Amino acid sequence: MRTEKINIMDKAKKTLTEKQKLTARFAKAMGHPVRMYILELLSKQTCCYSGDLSEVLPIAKSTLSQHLKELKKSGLIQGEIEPPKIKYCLNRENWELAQKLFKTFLQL
Amino acid sequence: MRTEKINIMDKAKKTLTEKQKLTARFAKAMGHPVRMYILELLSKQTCCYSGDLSEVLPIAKSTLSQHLKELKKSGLIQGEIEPPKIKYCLNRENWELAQKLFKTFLQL
DNA sequence: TTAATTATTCGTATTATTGCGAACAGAAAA
DNA sequence: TTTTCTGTTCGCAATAATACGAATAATTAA
Repeated sequence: MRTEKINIMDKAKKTLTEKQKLTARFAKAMGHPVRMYILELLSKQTCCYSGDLSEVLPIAKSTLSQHLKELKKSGLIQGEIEPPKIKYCLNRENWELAQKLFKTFLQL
Repeated sequence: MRTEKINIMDKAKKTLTEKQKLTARFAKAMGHPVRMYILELLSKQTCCYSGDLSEVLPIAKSTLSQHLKELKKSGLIQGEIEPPKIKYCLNRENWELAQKLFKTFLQL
């Protein structure tokens, strides 16, 4: 009875691996044009401010904040307070992890 | 007046490129553990059937169908009728496009 | 023809996402 | 202190995504 339950859990665990879940989490964060734009920018220029983005992106500031929040939640970017602004940059550690995961996934 | 409108459109077009939108579309399709599992499987074994997936994935068949539909909509996979089954495989053309886009995006 | 197999679509419910403007918070400048 | 600047959070609305079981369609087998 006890072993049976463990086996069921094992099966559920093994079917969808943590690696797949993490890759999907990163992919989901990348899955919007605005967030893709931000990530691409940050991968090329080390950092930026919300105001810079707000000037060029065709969305309200509050909406932009939400996207930045999503990206922070995913771990791909981080914000550093630099009054009165907030400096955003990639979270290098997680960015490299994402690179590794997608490289493997896409067989690059 | 006319040029003004055109400028606004140019700005909107240039800020979010078609390339970014397409990459985001692929990323969104990859952005769920179940779909990630399916894509990873198909990238390794040429094809599979819905029944094969249904046996190992901890979701209802109807839910699985929806995910397959999503993946088809994104262009990453395709289904071929092989009565009474449906054979799923990667859409190689779009898969290669996705590889190219992510390689550039992630600087791999 | 009838039953069995396979997988989709339908109907429904729940939750998540996306978006906006207004209100708010914190620091710096007047 | 009051104002200004930057950016977030709140409140709300609309749409999209996720999930299930039941019903359906299409083909094969009995």
